[in-house]
Amino acid sequence: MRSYNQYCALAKALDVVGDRWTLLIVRELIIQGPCRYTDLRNGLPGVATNLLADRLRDLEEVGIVRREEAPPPVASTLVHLTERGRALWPAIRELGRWGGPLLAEPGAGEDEEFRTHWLAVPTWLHLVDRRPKDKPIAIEVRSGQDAMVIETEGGEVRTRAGRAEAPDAVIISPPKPFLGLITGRLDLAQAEERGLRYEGDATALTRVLPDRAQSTSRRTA
Amino acid sequence: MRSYNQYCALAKALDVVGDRWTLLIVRELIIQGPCRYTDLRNGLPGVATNLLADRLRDLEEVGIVRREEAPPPVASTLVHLTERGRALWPAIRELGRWGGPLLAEPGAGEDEEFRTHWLAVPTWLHLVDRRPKDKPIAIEVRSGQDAMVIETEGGEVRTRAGRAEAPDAVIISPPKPFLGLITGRLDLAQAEERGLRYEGDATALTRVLPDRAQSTSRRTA
DNA sequence: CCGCATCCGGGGCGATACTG
DNA sequence: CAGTATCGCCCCGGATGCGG
Repeated sequence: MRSYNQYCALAKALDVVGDRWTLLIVRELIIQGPCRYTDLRNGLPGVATNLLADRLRDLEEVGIVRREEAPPPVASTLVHLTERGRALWPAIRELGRWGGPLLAEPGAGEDEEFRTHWLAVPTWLHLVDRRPKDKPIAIEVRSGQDAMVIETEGGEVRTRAGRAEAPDAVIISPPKPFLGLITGRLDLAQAEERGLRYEGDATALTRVLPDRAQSTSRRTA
Repeated sequence: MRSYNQYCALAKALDVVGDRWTLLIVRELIIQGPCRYTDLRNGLPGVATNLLADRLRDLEEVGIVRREEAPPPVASTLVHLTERGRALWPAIRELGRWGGPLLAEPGAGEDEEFRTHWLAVPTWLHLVDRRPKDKPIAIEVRSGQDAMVIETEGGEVRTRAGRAEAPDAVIISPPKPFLGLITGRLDLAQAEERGLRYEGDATALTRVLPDRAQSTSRRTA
């Protein structure tokens, strides 16, 4: 991106990460961890391959990512975030928080690309461990073709891309009712009416859901 | 901006505020408050006039700003942030925090545009009121052609564009030593060696400076 | 002077094809 | 798998014009 040529912290930040696709690339690396080029392409539907290559070069130059050759069994170059790159997390988190309500708007999600692991940030924002002393749990979420895991660890809730080894529950749902549930706009019964399904331990779900999602929704029955 | 067409909170946010100049316009409205078109132009050196007009239209459409005719003494249309627009503050704050270190890099600030009120965010990030029970103070800062005010109020430090009525101190300084002082990289004596000057009550300054800026710098004397 | 609209040149971006 | 090459479009930047 052309520089704004302003001696201002925000303008300088946007000089570096204001280019199209740049913050979305960082999003992928934050959620997925170290990625191959192809992993990034899969997580960034719509990006032109030359643009992705250009951006990775730029991001490496400014010290946000680093490329490393993975050892023999993998034999592939992996893109890592540097410490400076991970420092973008608060900015991405707050931009995502601001954008969250747009996902609930009518028409949002129609004819749009989707990956389950994109739910990791909003999920992390809204869930809490209501029984931090109980033994840790893991919940697998399948909303698109890929999967995401919600884990409790030391009273904190963590989310990440991928599958769980032995999940206490598995949620299979279109993105909207799942988001309605975790943001508290819907309770579990209402989310199920809208297409959310789960298998396994229901108490694992209620353990991490916010207050407003706890009701059994007799009012709508 | 063209939509990313992704059902993802970050992508949706960038669909709305990812266009060039958009977040800088919001920056101006956050720091300066309601602005005339010309105020925005002054605070956004380098912007093309048509782009500014386009962006204001876009921002109005998505509900981030609102235009209002000011009553007769002013007789001008003022651009306000809506509640949804003010909600961008955390994202702008964190992007600015991330970009802050770039202002200290060698060469930064040379041949770049500058406005004193751009220091409002970094100043707010770093200063604290170390004597919240004492009576409130105001410090005026003049670094470019315009001015900025640091005020204590109820134990909080506030910053805003403009001049103070009866400041307890006035700082006149190039931006870099001022930033060095408030971030704690320089103490007062070191900042003065690099061009910072002040008039008025020195204790007003030390009241709001962070720990590391408190030393009298005998080590460099 | 304020608040734009219009015009034009350049380059960032998007889509696809191709390669080691 | 990990990119490069090419091409067309449209966003953006800069200048100018213009009504209130």
